[in-house]
Amino acid sequence: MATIGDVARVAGVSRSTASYVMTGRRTMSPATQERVREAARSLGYTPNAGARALATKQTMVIGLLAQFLEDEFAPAMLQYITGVTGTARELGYDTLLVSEPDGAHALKRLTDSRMVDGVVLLNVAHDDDRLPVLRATDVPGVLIGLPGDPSGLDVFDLDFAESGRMMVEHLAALGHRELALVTQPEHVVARGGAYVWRLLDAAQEEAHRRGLRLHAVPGASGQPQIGQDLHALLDTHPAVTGLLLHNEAAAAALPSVMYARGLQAPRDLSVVGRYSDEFARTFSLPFSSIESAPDRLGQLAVRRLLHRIGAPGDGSPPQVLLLAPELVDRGSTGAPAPR
Amino acid sequence: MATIGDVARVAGVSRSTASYVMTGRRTMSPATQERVREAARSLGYTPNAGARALATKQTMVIGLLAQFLEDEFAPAMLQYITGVTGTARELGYDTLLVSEPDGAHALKRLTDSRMVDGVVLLNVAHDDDRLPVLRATDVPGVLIGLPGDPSGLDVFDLDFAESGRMMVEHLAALGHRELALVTQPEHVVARGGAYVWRLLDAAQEEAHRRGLRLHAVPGASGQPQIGQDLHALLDTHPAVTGLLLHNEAAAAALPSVMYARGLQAPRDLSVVGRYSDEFARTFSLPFSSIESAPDRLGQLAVRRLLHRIGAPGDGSPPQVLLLAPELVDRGSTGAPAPR
DNA sequence: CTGAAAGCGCTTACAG
DNA sequence: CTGAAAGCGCTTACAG
Repeated sequence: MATIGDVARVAGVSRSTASYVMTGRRTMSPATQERVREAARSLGYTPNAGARALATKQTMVIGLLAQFLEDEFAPAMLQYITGVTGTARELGYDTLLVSEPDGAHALKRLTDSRMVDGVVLLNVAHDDDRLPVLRATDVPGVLIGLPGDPSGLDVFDLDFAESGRMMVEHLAALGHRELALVTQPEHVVARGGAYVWRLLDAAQEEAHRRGLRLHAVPGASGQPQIGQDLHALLDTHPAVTGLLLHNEAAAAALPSVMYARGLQAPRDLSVVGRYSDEFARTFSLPFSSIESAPDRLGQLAVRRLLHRIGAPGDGSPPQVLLLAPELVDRGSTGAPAPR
Repeated sequence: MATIGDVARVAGVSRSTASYVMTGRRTMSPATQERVREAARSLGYTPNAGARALATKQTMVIGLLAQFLEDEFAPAMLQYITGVTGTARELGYDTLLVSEPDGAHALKRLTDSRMVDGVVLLNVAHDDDRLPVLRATDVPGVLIGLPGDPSGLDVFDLDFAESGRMMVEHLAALGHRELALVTQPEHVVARGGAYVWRLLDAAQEEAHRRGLRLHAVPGASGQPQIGQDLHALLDTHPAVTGLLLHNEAAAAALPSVMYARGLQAPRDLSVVGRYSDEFARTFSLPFSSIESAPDRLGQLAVRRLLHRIGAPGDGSPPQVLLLAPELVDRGSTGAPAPR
C-alpha cells in the first residue's frame, strides 16, 4: 500500500505538503496541488485509517451497542440498526456493531481502547448497567430508549405515555366504553422494559379519567401462545369493542384470530396498535397504529451524537427527547356497533 | 487516558518491558510482571487500539458488507448479522457493519484504508460488483452466497440445488404426483438472486426424472399480494397435493390462506418450505422446512476468514462450501388424500 | 532478564 | 507558499 511518503516522493514535495493537500487544511499553489493529487491517484493512495486516528485522535467510527434479546422482534431491531448506520455513513462515520451479552463490558472495551469517537446505546433498560460505564467515560454517548434515571444523558425515545393516552383518547372519541390492552409479556417488563408500563399506566389513567373500562393483559411474544391469549381475552371480555395492541406478536397474530372468530375491523372490533409502519407493511397489518419511528429515532440520535463529538462540552445541556406519537390511520377504528 | 508510558513510569520499568508484559510475548520475572500489572490496573490502562493497529498491522476488526435490499426479509438478515458478529467476537474480533448502497465503493474504502483485517460479503449476487474489488485487494474476504463465478474465492452457501431435489424427493416418496413451487418474485432473480433458479431448476429436473408435474410460480414478497397469489395458485391447479415454498412471505401468509379455504396440512395439502428454524418460530409456522441455517453459515464464514487472516497465503485453495440441506419435520407432509 | 531506539503512517505546530 | 521535525501510542528487532 502506498503511504503519504510515496505520494510526496512521486510528487516531489515534502510529506507535510502532501498531507496538507489531502486534508485541504492549507492553501496551496494549484500546481503543487495538482502534482500531489496526480501522484495520489496514480499510486491508488488512501490514508491509513489507524495512523490518521492516532494523529488526529478521531477514528470516524461510532459504536452501536445493541442487545439481541430473546423475544425481541427482529424487524424493529433491524430498523434501528439501519437507521443508525445509514445516518452515520451519510455524515462520514462508520459503525462498529457490538452485541455482546455483557453490554457494560463491551462498552468499556470500546471506550477505553478509543476504538470509537462515540456510542449509541440501543435497547436501554430501566436500570441499564451500561449507564455507569457511559457516565464514567469522556467518550460521548446517546441513548435510544429512556432509562429510569436519564440525568446527564442525551436520550431519544417515543413518548410512550402520550402514546397510551392517545390510543385511549382516539377510541373514546369514537364512543367506545370498554377497551382491552394487550401488552408485552411480563418478563420483558422484568428485564427493564419500562416502556411497557409507561404506556400502560398512562392508558389506564386516561381511561379512568374518561370513565372507561380498560382491561390490561400481558400477551406472549410468540405465535402459538399469543393466538390463544387473544382468543382468551375476547372470550373473557365479550363487551370489549376496542382493542389496543402494544405487542408486535399480538398484532401479527390478530388477523387470523379475528378471521377465525368471524370478526371484522372496525365493524365488530376497533383496533389500534403501536408499531412501525415498516412492520405493518411486512406483515401487511390492516390496523391503525402509533408509529414507533425507529429510523427517525436512530437518525436523531446519531445527529445528536455527532454534535457532541464535534463540540465536546459546548455547554448545551443533555436532553431527553420524547418523540410525539403519530397515529397512522389504516381504517381499523370506528364507532362501536349499537347493541 | 493512561498510556503505556504512564504504566512504565509507575512500575519503574521501560516502556518496552511494560509492553512485553501486556502482550506476554517475552518471559519476564514474576516480580516485574506483577509491578507492571498492578500499575496498569491502578491506572485503568487499556491499549489504544489505533496505535496498536498501526504497530502490529492488525486491527482486530472485520468488515461485514451487507445490502439492505427491498423485499429482503428482515428476520433472515438479522440472523446473518448476529451469526457473524457473535462468532467474530468470540474469536477476538469486532465487526464494522457497512450497508451502503454502493457496496463496491464501500468495500474499496474499508480495504484501502486498512480499517479491517478481513471482510465478509453478505447478499452476494450472481454478478456481484464487489467481487472485482475483493479480488484486487490483498485483504482476505469470504462470501456468504454463491456468485456466478466463485473462482479464487471462499464461499459459503446453502446447497439450493440439492434443497430443490430434496423437497421434490420427499413429496414424491409420499406418493404425490402433482406439485407446485412458489418462488421469489422475478425482480429478486433479476437483481442477481441466482439461488432462486438454482433451487427451481433442480426441483424441475427431479420432478421430471420422477414423472411428476411441477408448477412453478413466482410469488410477491409482501402480504396483501402474496395471499392473492396463493389463492390464485390453488384455484388454478386444484389437483396439486404438495406445495413447495421458496418465498418467506408466502410461508408467512399460507396459514391464513389455508384457513380461509378450509384446508389442513397434511390432510388436504402437504407443505414443505425453505427457511430458517428461527423464522419458523417467529411466525410459528407449522410447516416442515429445509433449514437455511444463517447462523451456521455466518459462523463458518467467519472461521474461514480468520484462518485466512492468520495464515495468509498458506496455500490451502479457496473453497466453495455448499451446506447440505436438512429437512426439519414439522408434520406438514403426508400421503396425498385418495381421490 | 531488561532497556534504548526505531518504526508503523499519519497530522500539525513551528520556522522560514 | 513550503519543509523539517516532533508527536500520536503502541510493538519489536537489536543490544547488552
